Amino acid sequence: MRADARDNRARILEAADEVFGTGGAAASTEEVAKLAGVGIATVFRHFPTKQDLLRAVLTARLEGLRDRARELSGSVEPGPAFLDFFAEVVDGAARKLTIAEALADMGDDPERAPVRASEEMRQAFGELLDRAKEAGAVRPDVAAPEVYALMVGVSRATAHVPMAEPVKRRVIALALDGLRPR
Amino acid sequence: MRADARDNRARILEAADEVFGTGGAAASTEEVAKLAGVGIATVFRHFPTKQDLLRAVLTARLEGLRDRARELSGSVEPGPAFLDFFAEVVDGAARKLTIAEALADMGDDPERAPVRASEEMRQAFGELLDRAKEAGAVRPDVAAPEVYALMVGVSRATAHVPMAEPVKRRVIALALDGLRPR
DNA sequence: GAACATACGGAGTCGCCACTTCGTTTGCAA
DNA sequence: TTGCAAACGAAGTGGCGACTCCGTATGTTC
Repeated sequence: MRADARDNRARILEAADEVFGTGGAAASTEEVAKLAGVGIATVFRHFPTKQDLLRAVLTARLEGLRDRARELSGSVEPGPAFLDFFAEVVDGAARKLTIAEALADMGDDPERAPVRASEEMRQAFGELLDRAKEAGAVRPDVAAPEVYALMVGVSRATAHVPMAEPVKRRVIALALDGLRPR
Repeated sequence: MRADARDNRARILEAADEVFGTGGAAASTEEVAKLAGVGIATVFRHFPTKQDLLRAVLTARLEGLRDRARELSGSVEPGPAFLDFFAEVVDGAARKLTIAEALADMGDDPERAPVRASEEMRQAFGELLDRAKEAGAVRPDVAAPEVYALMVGVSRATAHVPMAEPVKRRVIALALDGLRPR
């Protein structure tokens, strides 16, 4: 692979993240090309379809989250590690969700598309949760699916509804309160 | 206003709810016309813009929720009334959210569009919450905005992510647990 | 039941956007 | 430095979907 091609590919991915993360499915591929500083044909050469491009962006994001979860899983105390991860996901969710939804809007099963990254991310999340339960920071009778769903839900809520920062923090706190042992 | 015009208007609204609720922003106005059994021009005569149509549908839904909240507020015990409303909103959320998001995708401030209905709905929700707090069913230190956001969040989570019914119920229970007095 | 405004339907129009084509440029290997 | 495959950009192309035009039909009024 030629060096300029690799550079362009990276720049396109970055630009796509920005453009689709902000403008959602509505944004055009041409905008991505312009922001990346390449011709539109170059975008389509690297990602034959708009869907392919969206999938690539989403995959990159999921891999980032997966890595973060693994990192937290290995380093810190289980309780705070889990809570931090939850809060971080919610904080950075707006763009990722916009992209995931754009993908879903195109009739692309959002959980299906970047399968591997999504799977590994959930896996890492599950381990984080298990460790937090063992450490007594989270009640033992909850399972990963519903906790994951709650996290996604809070993410969606804070991402879409314009919301003052303090309110946002209280929503997160409220959700986490339901997870504490009682 | 002629009788057939009024009938058609109602049928169009109904069809639009169905079509947009299922297919999201992607769905075309022509589909709505077909389902309503009218020509496309008729749709545009009643709702000059696709946005107008979406707004009308969303307004109708919000008014329905507002009425339900008021009804519960007057009739049942405060605690169960609040919990029921929360669960009902989450259950019926998929379509409403799809529409609200479609509207947002068009650059239409979703909280701004059907202002009155949205405002009244929040109001009714706030009263429901206050009564539940007074009755001791909900912890007194939470405010309406974050609880509302939490409800929206859980709605979004269960609406978008395909989820088995028991998981869905556990998510709701989990969210409500954070609201109980401790 | 006639007259007319009101409302209707379907065949356009227009613009936008995903994707293609093709002549030109450029990195890289010998 | 030269040759050429690999890559590039800009100007298409095709289709779809929001919205319009206009000739026809129908509810309503007297």
